[in-house]
Amino acid sequence: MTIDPEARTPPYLQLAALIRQQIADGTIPVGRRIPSMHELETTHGLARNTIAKALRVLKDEGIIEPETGRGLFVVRVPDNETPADP
Amino acid sequence: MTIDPEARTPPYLQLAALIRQQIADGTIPVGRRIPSMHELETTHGLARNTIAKALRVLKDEGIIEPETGRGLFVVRVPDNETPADP
DNA sequence: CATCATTTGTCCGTATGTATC
DNA sequence: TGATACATACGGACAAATGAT
Repeated sequence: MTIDPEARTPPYLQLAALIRQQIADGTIPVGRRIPSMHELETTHGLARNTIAKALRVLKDEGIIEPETGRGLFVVRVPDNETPADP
Repeated sequence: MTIDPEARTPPYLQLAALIRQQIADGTIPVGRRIPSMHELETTHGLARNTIAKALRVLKDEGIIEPETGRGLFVVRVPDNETPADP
């Protein structure tokens, strides 16, 4: 899955959803580190602040926990990974 | 003092006047940092560009000076803090 | 102990697109 | 039409913590 800058949902929310689902389906297990902001920048072609904004969403959801100088770690599996469009 | 979106003077000028006076009355002394744009955003409920516009005014007046990656610093006390509506 | 690379977080400045008055 | 404001995004730079050397 890739980020589409033209989509209605902004890239930072697309990225948040993407990571959220990778955690939900076990691609990134609890306790492990997710890719660094720099890695996310280059692999998705987004600016630093955009990455930070996406991670802020996941952090506010209590899914990831940042540790300065170490990385971002998964602390919980999301409750509703895909709200499913009704 | 708060920003009133309904007032005749636009919010960006209200904010500029507010900060200008805080510097004038010593609330924010010369040499110190003023609240970051992000802080101003959240505390006043204004958008990024509106904050930037207000700070642009103060910068043009030579009251504040930006330092990249660090913040905005007070460099001078305004001459006429309250121009008094005629 | 010092130095450096890595990592997260934050900072300002600016640009684009949209909406309102 | 123009001024204003919002949401989003990008870019370059600074700061502090961490870990390896």
